[in-house]
Amino acid sequence: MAVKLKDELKAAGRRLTRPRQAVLEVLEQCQYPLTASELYQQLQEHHVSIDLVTVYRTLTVLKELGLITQLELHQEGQFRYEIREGREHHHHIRCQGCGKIADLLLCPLKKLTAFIEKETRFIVEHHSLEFSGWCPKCQ
Amino acid sequence: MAVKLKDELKAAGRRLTRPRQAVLEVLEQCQYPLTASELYQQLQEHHVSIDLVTVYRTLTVLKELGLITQLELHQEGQFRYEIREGREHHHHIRCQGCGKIADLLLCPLKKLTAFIEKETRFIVEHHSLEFSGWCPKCQ
DNA sequence: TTCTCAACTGCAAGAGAGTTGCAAAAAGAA
DNA sequence: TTCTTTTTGCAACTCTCTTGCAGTTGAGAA
Repeated sequence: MAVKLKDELKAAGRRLTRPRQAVLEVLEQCQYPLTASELYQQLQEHHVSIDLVTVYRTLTVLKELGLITQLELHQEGQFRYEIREGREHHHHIRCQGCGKIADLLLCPLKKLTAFIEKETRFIVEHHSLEFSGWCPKCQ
Repeated sequence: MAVKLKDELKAAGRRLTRPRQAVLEVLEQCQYPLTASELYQQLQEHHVSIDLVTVYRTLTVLKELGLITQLELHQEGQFRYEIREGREHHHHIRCQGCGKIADLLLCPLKKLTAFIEKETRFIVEHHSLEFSGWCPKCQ
């Protein structure tokens, strides 16, 4: 991934830096999408000293390069980020008790998107589909 | 609606006040979900003087009473509110150009919810499904 | 109608997520 | 190593939403 990161950055006239590598590494190793401040905490735990502002700016860059995806879970009121590499388009479910987030490796919206485009005459570019409820432990 | 509002408030040990009526009236007349500050602006345009803090508190109360629904549109980063009375469960599409929001009077998720519950062993309580794209004028 | 008191409101201040400006630091090409 | 340009850290700021508190008001009781 580090090589890919360097190439993508170079192609966009940008530089490979320690913060950018570190942010991408944390996201690569994490099994669920992180908020900016969770990411910042994890970096501190790994003794990587990066300002929170730099985390935000780095996330913006990685998003622009298409290496990560920005998403919002149901009623959380903040953004989360996850790595894109090697992952199919998918959705999430979040536990209202413990906050656990699980992937849903499905998307039933292809046909629906075509239908919506026909009905509304919008051109659909994105959709977000997130579930919330109670995980087995919190039920 | 005013009668219903009064009854609901009374049942919850709360009072019918001018701000609560005014907020509900604006939401009733609006064809799309409003943010707190849009609501505040519309109230000012109608020469109803209510503090923004009161708007937020009123929205919380109306939500608790089940008279309005709180929702988040794709990547907007703030909440919107819409009246619930007489409206089926539905979703939205928002134009990335002009911000226009249209209702989608459909929900394809009943079967999917059952499937997700079986697969993940979560109990699903809510879902959010929002689309964004380009409306006919902005294409 | 007036009284009474808990519920409500407005103001000021604060919390949390995310952004911007700027000077200092560092990447990387020459 | 030097030089130019990008990037970073710090401070300060914006925006959405919340909290504390003193003064106001709705509505049941007298």
